[in-house]
Amino acid sequence: MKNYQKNYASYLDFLNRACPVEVTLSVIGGKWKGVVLYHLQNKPLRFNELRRLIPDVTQRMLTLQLRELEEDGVIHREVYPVVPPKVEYSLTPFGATLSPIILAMRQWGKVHQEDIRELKKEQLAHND
Amino acid sequence: MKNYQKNYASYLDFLNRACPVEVTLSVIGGKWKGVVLYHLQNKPLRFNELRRLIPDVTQRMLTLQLRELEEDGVIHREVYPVVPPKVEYSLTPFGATLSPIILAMRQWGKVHQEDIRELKKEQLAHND
DNA sequence: TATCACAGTATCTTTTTGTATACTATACCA
DNA sequence: TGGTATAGTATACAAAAAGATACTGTGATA
Repeated sequence: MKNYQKNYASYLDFLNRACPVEVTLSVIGGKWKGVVLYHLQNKPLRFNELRRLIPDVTQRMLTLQLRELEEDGVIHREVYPVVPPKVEYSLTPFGATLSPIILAMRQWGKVHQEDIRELKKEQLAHND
Repeated sequence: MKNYQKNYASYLDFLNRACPVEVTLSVIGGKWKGVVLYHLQNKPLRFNELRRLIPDVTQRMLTLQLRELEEDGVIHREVYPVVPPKVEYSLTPFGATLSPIILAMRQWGKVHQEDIRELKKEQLAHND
């Protein structure tokens, strides 16, 4: 999805013509948003806890994705004024309504991870 | 997700360390894949039918996304040797297993489309 | 005294995505 | 004869997203 974060007017335009699936993807469609929300299902997490859970994400991208999720009202950012800094991210009640989607994605991934591995192994062998 | 379409070896690496949600996103995480799969839920569609249903996608991007979905075994591409050309895209049985996710996304979008519109209207007003 | 953890910024480069345009072959329609 | 529809491919280019790396301040730890 286009980044409408700083262009609310055109995002409103988009919302008017988009189909329901596109609306949902405009909220959770970011590259790392699904995984972030998955890890926040059970409990709040600190910034570096999320980083360790998602080793492939860079610090910058994690920051950006968290900011967008916050702006969309999906997560809450709580800053504790201590040293060293402590910032906790948690699902809002609104964000919790996304859980059925996230859990469906986890379920599908669990069930089909092996199938995909086999398919890709075949395709790898076939390409030599 | 990274484009692993032409690099099966590193995709296999990825599959080994990824969490289930990441696995799922590696299949449906493309920018237009969710919407494409949504429209294919009920019946097969021709290339230009999909284009008309998703006005914002360009011919090139639609082609690319369909090719990736096909390579992942999610959709089937049936070419009819007629003039003018006719090509039909349909869900494979494997692709149909993604339906719970797609339908959960549609459901959420339907229910919350208005909430999001209101939120963005507020944010728009606040930014003037 | 030097290093670590935390939660980020700032800057730059690369990759991916998107746009625009032209082009293909063939049959049908006016 | 010229235009339309189909399902693309090819090419060049622009814009957006992602990635890599360096840097910040503070207090506790070694």
